Amino acid sequence: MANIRDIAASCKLSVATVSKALNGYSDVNEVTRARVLDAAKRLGYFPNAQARSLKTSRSYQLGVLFIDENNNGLTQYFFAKVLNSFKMEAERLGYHITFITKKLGNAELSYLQSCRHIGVEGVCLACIDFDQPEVEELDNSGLPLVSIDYILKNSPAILSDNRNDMASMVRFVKERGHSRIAFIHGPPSRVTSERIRGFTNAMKDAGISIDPTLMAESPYTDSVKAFEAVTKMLKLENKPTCIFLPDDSCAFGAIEAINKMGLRFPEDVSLVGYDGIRFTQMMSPNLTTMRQDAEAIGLAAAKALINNIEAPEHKHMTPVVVSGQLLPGGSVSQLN
Amino acid sequence: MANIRDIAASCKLSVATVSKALNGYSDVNEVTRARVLDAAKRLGYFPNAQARSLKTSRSYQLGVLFIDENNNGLTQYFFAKVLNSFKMEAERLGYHITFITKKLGNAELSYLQSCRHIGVEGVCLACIDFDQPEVEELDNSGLPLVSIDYILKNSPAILSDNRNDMASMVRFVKERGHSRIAFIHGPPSRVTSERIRGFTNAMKDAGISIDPTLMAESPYTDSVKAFEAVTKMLKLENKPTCIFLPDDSCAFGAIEAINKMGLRFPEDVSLVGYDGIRFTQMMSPNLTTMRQDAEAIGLAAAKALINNIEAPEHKHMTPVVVSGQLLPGGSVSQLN
DNA sequence: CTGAAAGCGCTTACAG
DNA sequence: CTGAAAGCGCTTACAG
Repeated sequence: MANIRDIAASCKLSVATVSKALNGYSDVNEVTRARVLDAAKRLGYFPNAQARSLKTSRSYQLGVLFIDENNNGLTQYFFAKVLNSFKMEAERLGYHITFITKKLGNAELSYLQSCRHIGVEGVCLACIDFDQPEVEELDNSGLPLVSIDYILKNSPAILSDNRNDMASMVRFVKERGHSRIAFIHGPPSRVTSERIRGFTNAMKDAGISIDPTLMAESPYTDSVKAFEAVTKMLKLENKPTCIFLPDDSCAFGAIEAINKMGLRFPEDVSLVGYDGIRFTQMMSPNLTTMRQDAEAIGLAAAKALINNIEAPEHKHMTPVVVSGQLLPGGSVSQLN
Repeated sequence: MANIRDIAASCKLSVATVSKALNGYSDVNEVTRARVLDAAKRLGYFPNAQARSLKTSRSYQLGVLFIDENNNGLTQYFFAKVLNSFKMEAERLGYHITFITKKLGNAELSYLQSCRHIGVEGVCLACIDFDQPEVEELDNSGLPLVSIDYILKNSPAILSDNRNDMASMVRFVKERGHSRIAFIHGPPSRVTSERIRGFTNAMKDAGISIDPTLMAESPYTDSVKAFEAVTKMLKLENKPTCIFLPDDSCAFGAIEAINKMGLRFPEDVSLVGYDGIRFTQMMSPNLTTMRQDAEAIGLAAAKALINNIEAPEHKHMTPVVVSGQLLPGGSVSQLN
């Protein structure tokens, strides 16, 4: 591909002048600039990002960490949408997206090494195990970061409003006459504990005491495990009339469990999900759930990260809280 | 971060020797090499990829084009899995993954320009509009490519065995006693036409003549449109007993349509999907469908691409065809 | 076995 | 307004 020297030769100018013309410096004659721009176009010139980066220490690359231990970050609809929206906003602001990895060929490197190696200017952390020491190393490195649904010490976070969103779902269910409400929640994490807190607070506000037998844990997105957890719940002497699930994907297992038990859905057992994925909205009855605003989350993450790259003197640290949207569905029956 | 000069200073060696020690050249004293490696570790050294790339023209970066016009490539489970598997294999072989984009800040660039700018060594084209002239430009540029479910003139392709897979689904349905079989297929594309060919061939082999009123088009993954298409199909005088859908996602709309018409599923109308996404397998009855081997596709794509980068003299051009796996499901009823 | 030197494609103080 | 020169961090023929 043509480089800056080809343009210089073609225009009989120095590379310095060509560079300045290309980069819009004011101290270059407008006629000269036009000639340069014309030659650049004619020669199909596009700057070599690595050369520029080497000189300016600006790579305009952003790293993303979207893969959890099970390598399935991307295949979760929510994270796919967050990444999509993050990517679009980042590109609009002039940045490319690269995946950060810990294994490269035979080498094992830390997240930080990987970032320095590729030369990303910032990183978005989403679907990963935040408890790794390497995450702390990253957070202490000075490299701008943004995290999603987790709060790091030195970096801004974008958070779903899990606590309040959960509470409003409890109120919704309560208004439909339910009081034996079970909560099958996900494994320990910041998200889970926020949801549990929102649930218990709202139950208390509603004057319903929490029955520990109606609290259980089951992995996110695992429909088979949800089937088992719901089955167990429905074998209780005093069974719930409504079950909150870890997320929407779990609803498939839950419905199955209800059917297998010979109960009617939603007349005998109501269900509530979390996320707002497409599929459970197309079913009938559709699932009552909390639509997470993945677009807003990805967008906010890109904005916060790029702000902290470009204006470190105005480093933005306060978490951005993004509210979800309650999607009322036929999966919650009206009691008496 | 520490650079090669820091190591040189620390070891009182020249940068040349340090570089050679680091890169495993044989003409360096083993004691010296050990000292260098030790210092590198101590200083937290990791090579600057852009500097190396600038000098060697090897970036070890691969571009991916996974976003269609609607910006939803990643959110399709199939493509997310392909990308995931592509990424894992590429990283295992020492390559990073970067998204290629046409818009970067204010600049509009062609795919090729974007690739040259970032300096990727190859590109994987998946969920995009292959008819754009820019794709041809890419294919003619000499940059190594690999395409998924589409055949380019100068590059290897990884293909699902749409034709044969489709045919085996037709045979499956035929064996269950169906002969009024409708096919709601996706919009024109290579994938669609292969599936149509597989369908019509298998019908012919089964001795069933094709009724044009039972052929219709509806977009992939669009459950609402599928609802409409199925409804229309079920209003026919002589309606089908079994309907093939564009893909699994469409099944949600299809089931809805059957229910709304007051028909029973699957007793009155059977359904067949395509893809093998998790959700329709968890439902009951589960969907008869073709599980696409996304992992194998992503893996093969990475292997083919990297082979063509590293061994251009043995350029691999023959398409790799990946068979799917028929998942028999309760969504196809046994007729009499 | 080690090192001095050139150069990858760019940018940027500085001189003129 | 233009250009010569240095340098970003690395690699690699070449000399010794």
